[in-house]
Amino acid sequence: MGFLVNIQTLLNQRIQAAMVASGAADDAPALVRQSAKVQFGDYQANGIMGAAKKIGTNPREFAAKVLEQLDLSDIAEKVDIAGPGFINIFLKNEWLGAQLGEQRKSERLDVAVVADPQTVVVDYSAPNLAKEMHVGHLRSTVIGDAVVRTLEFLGHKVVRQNHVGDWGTQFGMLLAYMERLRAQNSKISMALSDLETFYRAAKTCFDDDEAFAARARELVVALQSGDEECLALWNEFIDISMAHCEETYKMLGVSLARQDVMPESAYNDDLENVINELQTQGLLQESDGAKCVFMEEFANKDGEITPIIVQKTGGGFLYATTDLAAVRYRQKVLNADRVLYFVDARQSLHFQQIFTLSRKAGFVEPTTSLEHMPFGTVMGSDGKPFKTRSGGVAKLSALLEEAQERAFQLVASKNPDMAEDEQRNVGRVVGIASVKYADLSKNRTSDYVFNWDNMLSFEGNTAPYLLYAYSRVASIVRRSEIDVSSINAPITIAAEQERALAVKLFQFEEAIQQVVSDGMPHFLCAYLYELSGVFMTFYEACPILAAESGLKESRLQLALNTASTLQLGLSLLGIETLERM
RNA sequence: GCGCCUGUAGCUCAGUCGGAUAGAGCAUCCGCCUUCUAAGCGGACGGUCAGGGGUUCGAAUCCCUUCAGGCGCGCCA
Repeated sequence: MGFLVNIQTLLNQRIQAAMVASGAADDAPALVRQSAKVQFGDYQANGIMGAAKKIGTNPREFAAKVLEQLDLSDIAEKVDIAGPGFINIFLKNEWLGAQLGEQRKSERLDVAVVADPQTVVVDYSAPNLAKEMHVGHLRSTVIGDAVVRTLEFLGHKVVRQNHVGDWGTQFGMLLAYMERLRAQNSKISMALSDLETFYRAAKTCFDDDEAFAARARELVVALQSGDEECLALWNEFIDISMAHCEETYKMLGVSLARQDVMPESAYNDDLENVINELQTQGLLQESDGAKCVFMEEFANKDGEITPIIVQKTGGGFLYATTDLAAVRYRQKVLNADRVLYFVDARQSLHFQQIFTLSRKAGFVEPTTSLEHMPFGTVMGSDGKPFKTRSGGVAKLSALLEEAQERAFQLVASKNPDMAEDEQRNVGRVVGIASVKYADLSKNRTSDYVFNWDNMLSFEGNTAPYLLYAYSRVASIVRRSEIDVSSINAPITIAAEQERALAVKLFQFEEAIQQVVSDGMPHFLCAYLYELSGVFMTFYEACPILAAESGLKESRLQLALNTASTLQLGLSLLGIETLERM
């Protein structure tokens, strides 16, 4: 039998029970955390002081009473009271070794599947199909995908929703330009092979040519009223643009597929219903000809309310309307328990409004959780939003090409003896991993600086460092010439470097729990970086292949568990590993 | 004007939701390759956690306030 729960949860449960038995309130938390310093053991319980205060006793005396009720002799070597009333827990080496053996037999490294799986709808990536994907789409796409993979791994039912922008006034301009090209007998598919150029050309016509602009506006109306020719043209455009996105997803290693696309236009027929529903409920108010909802939650001190406009003067709908329809769909059709929106932080007011209104209007069950997972902007080294050298918006595909090329140059210089096709492949994996990891490893909510040298460095919390750590283990396994699946020797923990590695290996589950609860993959990145560091230290201090029989098998298993954990962890982040680099 | 976010070492970033002496990497300096990949490891240096109040056994973390920066705020998405 493996872990039922991770160590932290296990200790929490046991210590809390002991606290209650010693007279603490039923809900007094044990607050077990990884210890801040080695002298404080492996885990520390911080809840004693607070609980003692509540029942009016001396914290250290209370801690002593708790210890009398607490039996951790099966897993802990030593349990101490320290400082004002901390409990320090030192895990037992024998127990660590035995548990590691169990972990190695499990394909999922003993990480439990959640007991109560949820249906989690995740809205991420959502590029605007009018243009090509650019660097601004990186964060939503990469972070969303990592969270999706982690949720699925833990056993939740995930429904990906790629809420692509395929509707709106700008499409009139694009369709008008397609019409013009067609009239000139130009190949439309050729022109659309570079969407960025196409968009700029259309925009130039729109700005400079009055007749063109008028035609563009006509086409918007025609499109929205379902004109067949117009729709055919639009479909052609969308198809090509979507194919561009899919190419980028493939290069990036993102799990989004065509079936995950639920575009804005899919809600068109439901927008009228949303308005009617709001009307029926008396939530709607007309203001300057537009239909709005005024909610007191969004009033300032003077009572002035920032409304949501759901229908323009003249009848047009807005993205708020679409988002409301999407909430309804996600609740009523997809049966979401939780909906996560990986969308730019600048839209946080918008989402607060949508969420508040959705609750008021009963579009979601009270128990359904709607969570905006905002993220900051990617900045250049000048501290301003990231641009190309020429000052334009960086196309994502071009950025990824550059990453692969830079990584290839690096590999070729460090490892000139490797065959070129392998260097290319290493360059591809390292390049893509570096871009993704640089993004994933930073706290989601803050802006971050895009810097080639930092992300491609082999030092520090970077993808190349992690991939290198993994390839070192792979190299040892190759050289050992042992059929690793047949190893059955016990794992013995003696050296401090072995011990540090063993403890760290158990904390994988704690890291991925944080990823799903907060939608923040950087917790997993930090964990994998620490694991790699602890492994490197172990690797330097503890010879594996040269060790005596028995010890060799024991250490080899520690290395194998490290490899499995790195590979699984990186795969949850959407990052490939390399056996050689 | 109102609201949201951010401010931690020279630089890039963490800080497990109120816990013990605030941590990494880069840069700088000093060590370690006849032994499993030195793309590595060990060590040193470096801090008024933007400033000021408050809450309490305890605050980078919570509250108030000032300053600096970013972003939003009725018919774009």
